[in-house]
Amino acid sequence: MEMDERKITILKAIIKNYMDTGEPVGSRTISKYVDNKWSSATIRNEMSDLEEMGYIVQPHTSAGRIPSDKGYRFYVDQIELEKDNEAAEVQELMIQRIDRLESVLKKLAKLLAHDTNYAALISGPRYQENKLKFIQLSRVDTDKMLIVTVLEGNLIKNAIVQVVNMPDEEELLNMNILLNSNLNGLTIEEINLDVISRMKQQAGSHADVVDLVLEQVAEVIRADSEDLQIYTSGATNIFKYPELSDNQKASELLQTLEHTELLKDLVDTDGGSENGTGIQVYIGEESPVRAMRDCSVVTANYELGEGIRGTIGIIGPKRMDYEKVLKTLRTLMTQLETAFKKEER
Amino acid sequence: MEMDERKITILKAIIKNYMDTGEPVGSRTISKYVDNKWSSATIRNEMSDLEEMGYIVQPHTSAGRIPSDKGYRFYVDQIELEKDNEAAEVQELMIQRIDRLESVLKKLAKLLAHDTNYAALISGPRYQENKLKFIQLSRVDTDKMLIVTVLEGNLIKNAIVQVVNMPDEEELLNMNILLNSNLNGLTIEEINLDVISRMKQQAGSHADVVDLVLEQVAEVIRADSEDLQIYTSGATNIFKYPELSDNQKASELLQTLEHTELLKDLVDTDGGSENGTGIQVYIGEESPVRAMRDCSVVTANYELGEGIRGTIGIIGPKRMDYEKVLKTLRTLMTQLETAFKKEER
DNA sequence: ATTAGCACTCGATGGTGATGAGTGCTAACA
DNA sequence: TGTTAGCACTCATCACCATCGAGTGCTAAT
Repeated sequence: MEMDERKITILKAIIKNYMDTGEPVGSRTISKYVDNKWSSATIRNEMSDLEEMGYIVQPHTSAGRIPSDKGYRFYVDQIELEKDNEAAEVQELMIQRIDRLESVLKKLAKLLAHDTNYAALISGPRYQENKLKFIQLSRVDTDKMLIVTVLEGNLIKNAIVQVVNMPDEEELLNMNILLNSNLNGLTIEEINLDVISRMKQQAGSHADVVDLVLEQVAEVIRADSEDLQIYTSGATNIFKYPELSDNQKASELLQTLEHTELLKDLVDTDGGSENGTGIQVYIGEESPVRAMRDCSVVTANYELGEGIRGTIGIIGPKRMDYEKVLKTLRTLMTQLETAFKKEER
Repeated sequence: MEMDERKITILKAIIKNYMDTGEPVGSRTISKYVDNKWSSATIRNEMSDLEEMGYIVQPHTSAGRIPSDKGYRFYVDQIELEKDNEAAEVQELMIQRIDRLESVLKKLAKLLAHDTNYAALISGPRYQENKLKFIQLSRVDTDKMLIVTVLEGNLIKNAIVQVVNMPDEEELLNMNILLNSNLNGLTIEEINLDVISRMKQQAGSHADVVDLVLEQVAEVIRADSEDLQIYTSGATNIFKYPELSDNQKASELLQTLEHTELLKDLVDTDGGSENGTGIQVYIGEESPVRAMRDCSVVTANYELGEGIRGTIGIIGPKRMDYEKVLKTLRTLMTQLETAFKKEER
């Protein structure tokens, strides 16, 4: 048996109805939905076929049908084919200053969750090749030194450390020149013993400061690649969908969203340029995160040049409005990348 | 009627039992609890009295009793009187480097939530008098400048801004000296037109840079005093307590915990040195946050010198283990303040 | 190929009675 | 006078059952 035009229409009608109501949808509903073009009996026959083919299921005899994972998958693939002709009407973002990308991302997640009524997830950028761009030492107290480290991609980190033998202003200036001339443009792997010993030699009596700085640099780069930042927002939106909000499921899902380390699998997907846009749709069991087997997850990877990559995701019920979500994410990607490139230029 | 020794014992027994089970507790249970020192009938009479006095309530006839807000209040006040003789066994904290207070606070909240099985809340420090301590300009690109601002209390903020007319190295050095000599030690209120025009005059051809810096400084200080940082952790712990986890309540509570602006009232309590330690216990309706009328909230204010203040809080069911929570918070305060003072010294 | 009609299924709803934990009250007791 | 045994009473919970109706599958007519 194969999908003819009518089956597709009916399947779509079922999915659309189920999206709205969240209730199993019966043959008469569909019959009315298509303006009685076909009678409920005809629909019933078709639905029987569709069920046999695995696109829809019956929660129990004498209930209507709901889409199966396979059904959603079909639907989503259809949308992907049709793509968008009309421009999506996502509200203009207030991405003005990217200087604090982190805070922009947080706001973005909040906005996204609010707009869609689903939960949003956003991973801070992974700086793939952490090249040092700039290091600055400053004295901020008699015995305290501020180390500012700027990485390629304008990721800034600071630390205040204690120094026993504080260099004076001029020495500090020299140290800065020394550090920058030796380290700039290097990745952490390229900072080897050779470089280190050379610097220490040049630093003379302040070799200990070199140690402090290197320790700090290592810390910065490690911290950033190890604990991947993931922000979530609108987690409690799941209470808007009865099929997700029974205690068992809600609890599990919310816990997963709270312990962001469990979400790694969602944002780990490298590249993912499968279908050009880097957008992926996980339906039910397809999701790499166990707690989301009753949800659908849509993720999109953004790339802001310089190997700075992250992921934005939407988590909602399987009956989420895929069309809207896909559109929103697509335009968001564009806006984000444009805004950043503009800034970068 | 007044509280005699026996009534107190029974009230405590009721509360203790209810804490464990979360079920209404009956007279026989209590009778067994006190090794049949009194019969269930006697207990019943006393319970009847306690109910009349408002310390306990019956959810319905023929159910046991549960403590009322007033009952909990009595219990908590008792604990406060007894205080702790034994040292609390909170696990030693890994507060090593305070240079990134924010991340320490987040970890602390997580730890606290995990240890207590309640939800934890922690507000980032409010820097009361934002004095500028240090400003540093650096060139990081042909047309981009890094502005690092350090406030009293070692709060560090950075920004990268575009500059049309980039000063050369020497001019930059002069600008740094200029800015620091003019601005250091000033609060934002003290930066008036007089100071600004003087600086601009001294800056000569780079007066525009002064504007950029001032804008940035204003931004930094404003951002920090306006959007008070509040982190929560372990919000989903509330699912461990049946009386909080019916959908209605859980949803409301979790939403409140997610929208941290709603928690302002909990951390706003200035000073709060009422009982020496700055610890406050809100039971049920006492709470300033509406969504928490079925919970108890314990907050403690920390102060890390220099007017740097924040709040740590625990949110749990009314039947929370007040003794443990109070102890934990007390030792935590001590540890935090000690650790910070040590670092500061 | 489509549709009207009908018997059938089964979850949801609501009512009923049994169960038992727990109470209040009374009377007996120390 | 304070304590306790005993008993009638209350009421949430649970299992059981009948009813209802949305929705199906199947058959026969169009």
